[in-house]
Amino acid sequence: MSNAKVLPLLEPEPVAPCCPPLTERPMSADEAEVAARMFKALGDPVRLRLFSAVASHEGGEACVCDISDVGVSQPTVSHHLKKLKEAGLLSSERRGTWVYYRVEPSVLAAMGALLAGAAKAA
Amino acid sequence: MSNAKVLPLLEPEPVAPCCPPLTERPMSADEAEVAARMFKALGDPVRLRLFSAVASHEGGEACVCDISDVGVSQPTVSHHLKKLKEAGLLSSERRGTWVYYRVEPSVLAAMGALLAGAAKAA
DNA sequence: CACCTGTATCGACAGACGTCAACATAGACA
DNA sequence: TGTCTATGTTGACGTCTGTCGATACAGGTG
Repeated sequence: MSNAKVLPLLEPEPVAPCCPPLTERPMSADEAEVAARMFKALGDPVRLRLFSAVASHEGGEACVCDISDVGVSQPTVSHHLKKLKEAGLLSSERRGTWVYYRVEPSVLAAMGALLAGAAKAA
Repeated sequence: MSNAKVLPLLEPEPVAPCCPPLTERPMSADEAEVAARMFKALGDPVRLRLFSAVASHEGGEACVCDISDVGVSQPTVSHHLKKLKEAGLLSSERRGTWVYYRVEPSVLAAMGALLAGAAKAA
């Protein structure tokens, strides 16, 4: 195995059925469980910076060495990238010496839609 | 005092300057700190359900008694609502016997914009 | 092969977090 | 005033989380 299927829930269907627009109706316990997992992944400053660094990097992907300047140790960086990967927000691929991470667009689209709806409501 | 200024940062400016579109450039440590606080608030299943319940309720606001059926004790509900309030996602107002919570649209708009940009990038 | 660099894993630790029971407070009403 | 309901606060408990140093693994280079 390589970098595949860390979070099986996210592979077959791109989180589309995970969450209603958040203002449409109260979320069920299961829906909340899935959605909260994604928000939680972005709920840490270091992870958010790492994610932003990958997302803003040329081509939407970046080598770890390009983004690991966030003020924590290398094991901590690795740990956070793993968390982001498990949440389905990033995917990784080894190319020679370096490992490249890239953003997973479908999951983000789902989260964005969730919040965009909520903003319109009130 | 009543329900005012739990998070002073969010009062004067509606979090608009808090975050660049997340794909534009790597977030700074300070930006990440502010943004992560909001994501973290939605990173718990119970909080997400409470928030969704408020957001989807008629008029964008709800009494605690209407939304407290999420499977945890009353103190826990109160605790989570406080967290959401501190994160700037909800505001509360007492009207007679009941306390009403309502969604804070500006903050959500900022978060939605953050993610929508990221989804388009990759 | 040995050695070096880049990245992941392990083990440990302090601090944060979610949860509850008990208690406190606010308002309505008699 | 007293009592009842609705909500918030406190204190305690176990668990999760972020962090690091030490170590292991992968791949390139000599």
